[in-house]
Amino acid sequence: MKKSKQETAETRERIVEAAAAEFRKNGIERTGLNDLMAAAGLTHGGFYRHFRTKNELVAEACDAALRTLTDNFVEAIDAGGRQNGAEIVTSRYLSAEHRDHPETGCLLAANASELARADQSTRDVATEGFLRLVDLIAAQYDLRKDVAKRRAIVAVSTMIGAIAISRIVTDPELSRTILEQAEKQLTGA
Amino acid sequence: MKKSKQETAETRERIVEAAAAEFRKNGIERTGLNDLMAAAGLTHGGFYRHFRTKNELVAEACDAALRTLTDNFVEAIDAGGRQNGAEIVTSRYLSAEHRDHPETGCLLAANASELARADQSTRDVATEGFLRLVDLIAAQYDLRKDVAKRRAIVAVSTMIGAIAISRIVTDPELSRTILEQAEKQLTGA
DNA sequence: TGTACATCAGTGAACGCGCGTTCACTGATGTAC
DNA sequence: TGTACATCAGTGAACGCGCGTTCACTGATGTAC
Repeated sequence: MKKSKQETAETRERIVEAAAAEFRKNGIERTGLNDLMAAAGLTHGGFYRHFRTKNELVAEACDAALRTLTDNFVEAIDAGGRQNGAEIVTSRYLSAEHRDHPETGCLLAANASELARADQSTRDVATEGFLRLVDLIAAQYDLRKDVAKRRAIVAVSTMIGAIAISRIVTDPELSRTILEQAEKQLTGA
Repeated sequence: MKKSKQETAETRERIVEAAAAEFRKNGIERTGLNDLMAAAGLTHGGFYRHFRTKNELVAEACDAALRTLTDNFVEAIDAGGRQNGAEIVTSRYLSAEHRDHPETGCLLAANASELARADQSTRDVATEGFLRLVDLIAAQYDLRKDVAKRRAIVAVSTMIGAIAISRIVTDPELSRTILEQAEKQLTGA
């Protein structure tokens, strides 16, 4: 059953995309290779034709998730015309839509505590993703570059914290308030 | 080997405290009952004399962790005299000391993504802990009560996000900057 | 261009391991008289 | 107060289960001539 090079590459891509979604939805540790390969339409045994270990896939899937996120934000800013870029990103990030769909959202918010305990290469990838998000937002501010970056670091931290907490909290009203107030503060002042 | 009522209560307490530390240090899912009971100086079989399931302990340990945290902050504020209470809490929360010692720190930051996927009772406990932290900080602000609460919600979200990210990031300089800038913004303005 | 053979993507069974949970047992504690 | 018995905290072996990983096998693809 050997597959063509193109098919092989497509399969690998499918596994990475499935992992990027499943990890954000159910957590990295809770997602077994069995579920993952099934989600990609394969049986689990074939996994090791594409990756040496689960951790190797974890790093790659985290990278893919974070790249898609920033790409989407760049698109949204471009499509937003003369509307303030920072506000576009902030209101998208802090939306109920994002809170309710971790599988297509920000990995840093969806897997924060898991990432802190992940291996070096995954944390490297997460660090780079965080910095891309920071730089993207800093570029939207009308401020000196270093000032903008410092401010963006705090803005991104606030967004990640707010979404993470809004998903923990069992009171829907409180959850709404967290997102609303975080957005208000980040787009005001 | 039946133990006296007092000994039994002390043992239960020891298990909860060990769990509160281990969960924050290594994560809830990664902490097995075996490790946990060993940390409490017992063998794993006795666990079910104290708790019906692991999840029951999880909820109780999370509650204990969050209560200790707010209690410590209340103490610190009291000991701080006329020094601004919000600044005391903020600078403690956003310290390198806190970042490097999750086992005695804030559960919400140390287990953010796990808590979002935890069962109802654990999330209830986390919600209450979050609100206690918010109310504690809101009480330090010289603002109308509802305004203070809204502001405190964002402040706590920022603190949680900043500590969580500072633990993920592999660049020590960046990690320092995240905490420093978050503190600067929360204590300024 | 056609043929023979090596490659290797994917299958499905099997592996050892650690998990949460159960259970028979032990023996000190608490209780009833 | 002393004795007899029931209770139950803690032990340690065992349970089924799902995990990440390995492996023999299959058969279409890619390559060498």
